[in-house]
Amino acid sequence: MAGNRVTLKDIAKRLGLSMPTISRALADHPDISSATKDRVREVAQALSYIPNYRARYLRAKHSRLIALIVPEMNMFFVPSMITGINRVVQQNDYSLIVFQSDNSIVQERRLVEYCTHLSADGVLLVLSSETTDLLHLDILRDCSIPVVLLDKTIETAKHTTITIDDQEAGREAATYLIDHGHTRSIGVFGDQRQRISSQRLKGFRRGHADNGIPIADTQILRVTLIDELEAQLDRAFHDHPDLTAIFTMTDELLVRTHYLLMKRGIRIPDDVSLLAISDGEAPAFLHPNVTHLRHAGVEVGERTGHILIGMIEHNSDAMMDVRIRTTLVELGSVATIAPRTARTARR
Amino acid sequence: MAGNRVTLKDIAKRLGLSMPTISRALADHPDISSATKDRVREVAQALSYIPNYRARYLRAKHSRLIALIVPEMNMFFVPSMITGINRVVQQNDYSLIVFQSDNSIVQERRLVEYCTHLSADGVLLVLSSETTDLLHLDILRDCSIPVVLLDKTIETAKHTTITIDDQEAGREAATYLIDHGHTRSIGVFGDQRQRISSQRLKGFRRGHADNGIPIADTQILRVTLIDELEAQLDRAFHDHPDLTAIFTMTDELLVRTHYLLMKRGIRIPDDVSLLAISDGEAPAFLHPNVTHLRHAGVEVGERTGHILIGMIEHNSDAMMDVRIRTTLVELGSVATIAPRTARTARR
DNA sequence: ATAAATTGCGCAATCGATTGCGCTACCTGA
DNA sequence: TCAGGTAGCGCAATCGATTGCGCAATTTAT
Repeated sequence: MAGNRVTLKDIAKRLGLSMPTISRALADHPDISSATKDRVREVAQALSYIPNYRARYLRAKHSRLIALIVPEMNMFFVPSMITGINRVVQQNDYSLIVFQSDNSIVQERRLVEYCTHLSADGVLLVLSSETTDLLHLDILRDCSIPVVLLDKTIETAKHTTITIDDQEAGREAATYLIDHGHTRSIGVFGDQRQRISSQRLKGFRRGHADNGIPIADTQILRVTLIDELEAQLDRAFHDHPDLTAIFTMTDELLVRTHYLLMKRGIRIPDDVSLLAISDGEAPAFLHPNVTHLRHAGVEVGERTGHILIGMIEHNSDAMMDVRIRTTLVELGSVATIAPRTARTARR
Repeated sequence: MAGNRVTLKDIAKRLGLSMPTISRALADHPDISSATKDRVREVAQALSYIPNYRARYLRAKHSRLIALIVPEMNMFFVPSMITGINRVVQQNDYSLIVFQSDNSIVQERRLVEYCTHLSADGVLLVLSSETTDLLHLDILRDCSIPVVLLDKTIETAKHTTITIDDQEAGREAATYLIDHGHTRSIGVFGDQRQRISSQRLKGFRRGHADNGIPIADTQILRVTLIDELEAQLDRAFHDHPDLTAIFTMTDELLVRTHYLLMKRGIRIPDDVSLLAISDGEAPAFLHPNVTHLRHAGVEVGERTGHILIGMIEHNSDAMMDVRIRTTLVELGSVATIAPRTARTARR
């Protein structure tokens, strides 16, 4: 129950002036004499006047508000992405509002609708894992609120999308391993209903194919729930006693995989090499460190921010599909082994 | 530039009715015949009418908006805390807006002010590391917007505060180590200007004192920048060759310390025992796992949410100081050693 | 000295939704 | 048949800030 705040009327009454005059004085309008402006400012200060943005923006068509909806505040990636977005948003005098959908499509719908209530000028959306279509975004179109999908998306031809180049990253990972002599690798992937997972897998497969290295389906782990990882990894080790390398497509999968390897006393990279796609935090504090394709959240955030603000300010609805490239960071977790001599690892 | 949206007037015109009638029809007011209600709803649906909350809440004194300001989207703790807050907030039909101050007092001030512009019904604030006084919160008082400080705060007599019982956690950590025979431990603490750090340190000291175990100042590491940790740890090992245990007061310090120990080939817990205060994620994926005093972000978030909403709805400004207790989670990183027989560790 | 220009400010409408009050039918009962 | 009741809806004010226009007082130009 916010108490009654000081309004323009209060200041006006106090000075024997009219509301419009107060408004213009505070806005430094040329029509108002500087003497009056000073008096108004003084009283406004004294009464600690706070403009009511609800009223102000009732007439304006914009709100300088940008909404970000994420499925969850993931430990990895999301925090740094938010930092990146925030930087750009603030530089451009917007404010960022962050909502969490808890990976629920119902919540996501609710929040998208709420963005229209807020009259957000733009929406950034990381899709929940339950989202399979984008009909709930039509409402944003109706309100001509631009929207940018990022990171986790589904295939779409109608919305601007910013992702890392998932397929390319998967391909690079495979190539990197193969170049280092690993012809029998395991790939650990997430839920295949997510584009991020299917694309990275596709690239991983293509990387093998391009290099003429066969890869069996048993070499691909599809981990929907993180708890399944241990059993699947066990099975992979059993099916492929000659495996020399493991690739994990995200940080979540990396830290668990790393843990399970250590727990089994498997040495990295002497026994098994490890490669990941990561935002770079975990690979640095896990021991041994992990070579990874770096996927900087801050950069994704900044580029996304710029693009959305561009769409807002130039009123453009041109559809874009931006793919951000990853950077290889070598931290020694991938051994170079002689081809055809698996299990004879050396540094 | 959000395009012109459908308003009540549009619906009214279409049906030859007045705005108030449309408003009441959509609000299911008894004055309106159900036949009319049906027609109105139909047209509203067809035109995909979206109420303008700015206008709606211009008269109402509330917004059902709760703002959370955090210094940064920390990997650990903050995400789970947000999840907890979000849960309670949504259950009570409020919406949560998250802002990030980037650990800047200037930003923090800006954001607090922005909360008044938004007419937030309540504010949750995790102080930035630069914040040394709370004068910038007066503006919230002026607007009678209740505020709750959590996690990172400074000493204050005027605001409701929710923290874990930092001092008690520090004391428990010390006692736990001592009970397991560790009489020469190192404590790794953060920036002493933060209450969270000074309190945990105070408790750690008290725990030693209560048990009659002396603790030298060289056994206390004060890590302001994470990069200083390695040098300080080196020095501690040099100064105390007989140390048997290390305690880290946060997850950030834990993962780095854990890494440095592993890098040096120090075995946990055979060579050195490790104990932390943590939200529980990192201790589970680090190998070996780490025994810790669990400090669940979700719980902190939920309690905080309930308290703030209570303050909003009962218009109460009673000052509270809630301390949440930690839970011991034993994961085997602390060995039991015979007192006076340091360096002869056994499990 | 008088017309013209400028300065400084107020009136009233506006944004979109809500609400107290009043008005017009139609309906009921005696 | 006519007073009184009720159902169903509209008028106008309101929330707080903004803005086009107009108007009076003062200054400038001729």
